[in-house]
Amino acid sequence: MRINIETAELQAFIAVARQSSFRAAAEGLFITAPALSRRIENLERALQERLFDRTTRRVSLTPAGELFLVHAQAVMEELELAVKSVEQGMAHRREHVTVACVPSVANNLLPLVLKPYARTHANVRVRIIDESAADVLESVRKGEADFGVNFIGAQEAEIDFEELTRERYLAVMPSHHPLAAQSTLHWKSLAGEKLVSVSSSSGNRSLIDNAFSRVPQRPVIQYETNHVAGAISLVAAGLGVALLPELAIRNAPYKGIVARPVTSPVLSRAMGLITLKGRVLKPAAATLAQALREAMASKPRK
DNA sequence: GTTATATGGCAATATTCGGC
DNA sequence: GCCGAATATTGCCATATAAC
Repeated sequence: MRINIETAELQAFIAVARQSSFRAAAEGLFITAPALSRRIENLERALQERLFDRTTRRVSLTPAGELFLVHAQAVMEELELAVKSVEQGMAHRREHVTVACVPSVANNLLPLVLKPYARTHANVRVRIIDESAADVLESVRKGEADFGVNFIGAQEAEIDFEELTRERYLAVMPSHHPLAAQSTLHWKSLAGEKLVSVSSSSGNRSLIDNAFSRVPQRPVIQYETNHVAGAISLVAAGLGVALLPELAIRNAPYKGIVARPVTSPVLSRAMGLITLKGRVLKPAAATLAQALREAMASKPRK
């Protein structure tokens, strides 16, 4: 037997059964009495049973109607529960955004961007992959991250690189260091200094080594760390001078150190948004990317 | 774009029942 | 028994939607 009963017909049936009146039930359902009458007629035709004994003065359930009312109410209650459960399920569903970025961005820029983002996107769970430039590139390439913020990737065929800002490298030293008296430094003035450097596997290190290759007298790399934070700690302890990207120390709460621009030549790196070529960002990720664009744009481009 | 079907509203009709 | 009010039902039409 094929069941062909509409929920509107069940609602009409339940309303008439409760009100014992077609007219009152029709008013409650915001339809006219003839429309309601036809719904009941359709239902009775589908069931091949008369559900109400009615005259123009009295409406009462038949035995078949009483039996059907129990099941009709149960069906409507179950349907309401199903709708509520889907609505609540959708409301609680969380979105995920994964952003890969170098530590200087993760430590100094992301917190500033995520604070307002969290207010408007409370339902979005943000995962941050803060790794070396090479690992950030790999995370985006493998699709592990929705997008990345990195200073390498512009040359990769399968990566879209959108430059957001260009940041200089600064010489970071204790505030009592003799070079701290100068407003800008030449690369050659660093000759003979004990250098605190990030490890040779770092993208920063490649750029710095390349800059020193043009200087006749190179400084000695005395200390090597894996992370910028470690390098800054060694500088603060008076163990040497570090060359670090501007963003890495811009908001760092270190006391007793100063940063001076290095010129001749000015060494800088392009920091950009990297995505897998052709990939369309989901809305939550696109909004976060836009917030990063605006945050980067608010800094003076050097 | 056309046709078929479903739905609902308006107006008219049929029916019931209380009051006289 | 007649009348009038109340209400369910029916006929017709307009509109929306689906199928082709």
